[in-house]
Amino acid sequence: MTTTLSKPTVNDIARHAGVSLATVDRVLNARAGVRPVTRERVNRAIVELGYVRDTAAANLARNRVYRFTFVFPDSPSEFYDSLEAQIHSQSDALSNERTLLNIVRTQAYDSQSVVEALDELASQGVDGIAVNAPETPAVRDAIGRARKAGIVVVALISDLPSSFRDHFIGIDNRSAGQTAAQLMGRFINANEGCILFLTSSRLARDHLERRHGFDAVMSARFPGFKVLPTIEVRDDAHLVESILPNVFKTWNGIAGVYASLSSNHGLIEYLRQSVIKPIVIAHELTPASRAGLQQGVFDALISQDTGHIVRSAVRLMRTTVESVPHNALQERIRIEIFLKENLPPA
Amino acid sequence: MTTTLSKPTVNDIARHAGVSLATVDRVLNARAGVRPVTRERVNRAIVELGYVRDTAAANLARNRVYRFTFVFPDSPSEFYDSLEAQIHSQSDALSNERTLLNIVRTQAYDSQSVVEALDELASQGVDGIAVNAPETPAVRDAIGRARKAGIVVVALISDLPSSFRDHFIGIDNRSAGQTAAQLMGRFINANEGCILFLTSSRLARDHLERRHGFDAVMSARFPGFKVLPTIEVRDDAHLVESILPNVFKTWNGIAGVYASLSSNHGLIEYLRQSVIKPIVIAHELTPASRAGLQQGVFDALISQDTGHIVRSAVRLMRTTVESVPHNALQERIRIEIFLKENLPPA
DNA sequence: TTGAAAGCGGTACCAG
DNA sequence: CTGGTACCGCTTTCAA
Repeated sequence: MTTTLSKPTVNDIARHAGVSLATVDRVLNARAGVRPVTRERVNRAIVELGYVRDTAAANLARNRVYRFTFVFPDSPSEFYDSLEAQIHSQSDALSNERTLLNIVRTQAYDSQSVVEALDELASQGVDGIAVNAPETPAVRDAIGRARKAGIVVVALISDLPSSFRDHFIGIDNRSAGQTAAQLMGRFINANEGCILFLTSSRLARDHLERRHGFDAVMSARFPGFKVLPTIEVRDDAHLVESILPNVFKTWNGIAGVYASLSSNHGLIEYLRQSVIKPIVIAHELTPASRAGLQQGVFDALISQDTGHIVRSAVRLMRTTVESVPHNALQERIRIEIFLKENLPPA
Repeated sequence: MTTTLSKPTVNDIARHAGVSLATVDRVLNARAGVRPVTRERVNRAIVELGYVRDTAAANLARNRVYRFTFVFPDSPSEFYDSLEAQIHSQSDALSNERTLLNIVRTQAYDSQSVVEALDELASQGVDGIAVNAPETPAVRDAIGRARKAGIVVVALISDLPSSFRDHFIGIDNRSAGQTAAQLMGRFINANEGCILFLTSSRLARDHLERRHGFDAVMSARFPGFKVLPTIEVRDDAHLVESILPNVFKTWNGIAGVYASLSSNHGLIEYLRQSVIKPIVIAHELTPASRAGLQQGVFDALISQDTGHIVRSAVRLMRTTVESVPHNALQERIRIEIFLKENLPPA
């Protein structure tokens, strides 16, 4: 077990290499103006003593402030609201660690609005951007410009092709869809029926991936069921409530509903007064969905922890800016399953 | 959104209050030797300027090293092994943050061994102990002695009455049992049958709580099932394998198995060759249980993230020692549910 | 190309 | 009781 006490410091390196503090610092930070020989001597000392920099002291001396901005849609969604709440609540503690958080909410379903936000941030010169946006060419180009300007860009919740971002922070949505299907198939007490698939946006990659995963498991493991074509409802509660009656009328025998939405209000309202009680699996733990689960309108929730997402995004932007390694396991966002029984206290 | 740049420092306080740095430090750290009037003046300055101490700088100046020790049983358990692995893997990064981790594995099911470990640590003078132990009077007294010696003690995985420890890091085991029951009842395609309940130790509080939660939900929601008396197997793979054949012979119609074990090897071995294929819900994600889930021997896993547990324990011991607040939400260990589909990549 | 020295935000010793 | 000051580990002018 670890037991060493005093780690070597820059002073030790300097002494060991027979140079000054300033020179050690130069090679440590890869600054120019050091003869190759000297550099070599210092590097040898670093290795021999097993030096590892004290980042806390470094940041203190540097008096550096990190500015990170979260960019995500302004749609009326409890999930995004929870994300925003988390950012707010964490920004206090982080401001004491030289890290400033900001939020930009973009026009929902409008990639031009994302582009403007990114370009604006690039010109302001933030250090990192965590963005949730559709995968359009315009967005991709704006991200490219930001990255060219030296800004770290991480994808939030919905992935972006890896060549366009430094990290992805979110769940594996295909697995999430598969998980929902497995629960659905097991929870329904029948071997056949129709399953309704609702989504906020047919464009967003995360929703698409869920559908693929869901279909794969349903057809392989529960072939008696028919998953109906995706219905897009754009997080509009009224839209949901007006569409659903017709849907349930058109397809009789709806045994299950898989709701890949970021706002569940409309669905809950409809189900509360519906006489048909299908098995319902929804996404994201929010006050509304929690109530839905507790009241038995929902049977299970697939979720991702917004607090964890925000912490991971910040850590990842930080380590990327500082170009130090990160702990991949800690940053992996879990696909959480909630039943009424394992709901965390509110 | 947050946007302020420069926080007030001790220098600002000193100037504002018209005293020296040393005096500010005295009141900040509640050291003696300051006239009430002066103290009052400094406190007012602190409030007025909204000062909040930079702990990184403080630790640097103090050159303080935190010594924390994890104490848990030495039983042949994949779960405890995973805990140990996490401690090892995190101790590297932490040693760069002035935090040293140690491990003491006690004789399994022997509270005297725990007592000796605690007393030894108290005499060595560590800063914090994270302990997993049965709730016996001797253990309770040893914890009391350690705390009296100024050591922060947190309970790990299995709770200890709140008056005996500073924090509990682990899941709500009653809820975990309820969750298992809900899944069990839903997954079994029948309305009646026997359910087997296996446990490592009938003494440990966590296992007891699971049983209570499990029974509550089974009898309320799935009354057709009979949950058999608890069978204690002490994490002994051979014991499990030798007992189970008889159990399955004695009780015909075993529809489900709830395994509250910290080592699943024996159970998996038995089930692999068994002709009866009950629904099986087990605890903890380990290489063995992962394989069990993937091969269909297990239907679901209830788990707690050992990485998270270690990080939380360290943060909690640290904040308690420093007497600064912690983020309760971040420290809440989740009751995770794993199906084959949402298993994280190995 | 190199080094001396000041300073980041705090802490702690010593003198008065 | 209070203040002066060196120092924690590292960075960053400014001169040499």
